[in-house]
Amino acid sequence: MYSGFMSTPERLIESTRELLWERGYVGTSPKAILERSGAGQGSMYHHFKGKPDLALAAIRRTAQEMRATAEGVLSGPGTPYERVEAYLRRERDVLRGCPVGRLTMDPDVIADDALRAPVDETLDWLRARLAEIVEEGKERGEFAPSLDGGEIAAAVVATVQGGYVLARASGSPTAFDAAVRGLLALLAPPEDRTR
Amino acid sequence: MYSGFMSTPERLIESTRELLWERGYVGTSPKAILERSGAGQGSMYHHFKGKPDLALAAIRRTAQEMRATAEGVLSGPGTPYERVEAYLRRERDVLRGCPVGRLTMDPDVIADDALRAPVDETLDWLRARLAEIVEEGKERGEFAPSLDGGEIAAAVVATVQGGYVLARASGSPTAFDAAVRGLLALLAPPEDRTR
DNA sequence: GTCTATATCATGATAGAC
DNA sequence: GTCTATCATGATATAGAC
Repeated sequence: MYSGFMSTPERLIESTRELLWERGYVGTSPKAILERSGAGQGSMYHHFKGKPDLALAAIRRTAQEMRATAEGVLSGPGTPYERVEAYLRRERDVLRGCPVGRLTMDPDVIADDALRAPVDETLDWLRARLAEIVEEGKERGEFAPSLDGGEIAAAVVATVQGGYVLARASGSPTAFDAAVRGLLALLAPPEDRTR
Repeated sequence: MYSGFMSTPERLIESTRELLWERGYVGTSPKAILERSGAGQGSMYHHFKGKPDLALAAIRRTAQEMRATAEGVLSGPGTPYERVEAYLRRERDVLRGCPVGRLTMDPDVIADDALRAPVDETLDWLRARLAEIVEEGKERGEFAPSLDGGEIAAAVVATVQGGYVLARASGSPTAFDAAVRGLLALLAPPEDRTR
């Protein structure tokens, strides 16, 4: 429960963000949000129209945060390969899963265009950003010219999202790390390889 | 709702399988199962101890079915690369997601070892099976000797699982297909590549 | 802005008649 | 084996006092 250094709407949004990450939209009740935030029933319905409205605020903020984190790594120093590698190896709380990607398994999020939009836009932006970097790598001769930047970017994002699935299934980050190493081995510039 | 050619327990399990796929464990209520199966409250609690018990039967069957489908493709004809490709390109109802993988985003499944076990075992079996095939491909010179079969297998499974996430986020199978093509391009034997 | 009271329906299950 | 009743609790709000 958040102590008193945040405004009530702020505490409601942050509590909702945590619960959406832990339990998803379907698994998160207004009551749980109230308990975690320390706010009362009346406050919540004063500041937000209801569960979907509060969830939308929470999802937008989480999506924005994920984008900022990714951009921080992707616009960092290094060659294109190194930046993709930095993204893939970035420190993650693997067993918690992706706070954005997990929402795609939530039927009520997928059924509501307003809730799905921030999820879609964020993953789409990430793919486009990685695609640019791969194209840049092709120009530098770091990636084969035959590769399609958009396809490689999709494979990179999918490996991360799927890595979470494997890790959570087994209860250990090991499989996530294995998938990342496998993809990086396939992406490695020719001079780094035995082949 | 299932018509009368199945026994009541059978209809309960099949209805539960569908609902778990569509809405997950947290999002599936006994009431919804009863409505879809056409069974009454009493029947359900006669044949199963409760929701977790019924879900376990449903999950086990879904896991078994997924394994059989995958083995069908992976033990088929062709070189190792071709069999991995056949697995990746296999026809899928992409927007529905993976009936096994999606359960990893369900907090109540992950929290219950009995419910998680079939999920874990199935994905683990799949990885091990793919790893064998990659190792076989290395012996044949189809894959680089530097590659680790287990890591490539993890990347393959993760790409599929993550492909579902991308597809569901965007409401279109396009991104799933892109991720698969990207991974296949990286996996392609040297003689098929420009590099 | 926050609080308590109230309302309606769903959840997940038990009891006991048939 | 199946049915209907019943139950305690939770989900998701609205109303209105303060």
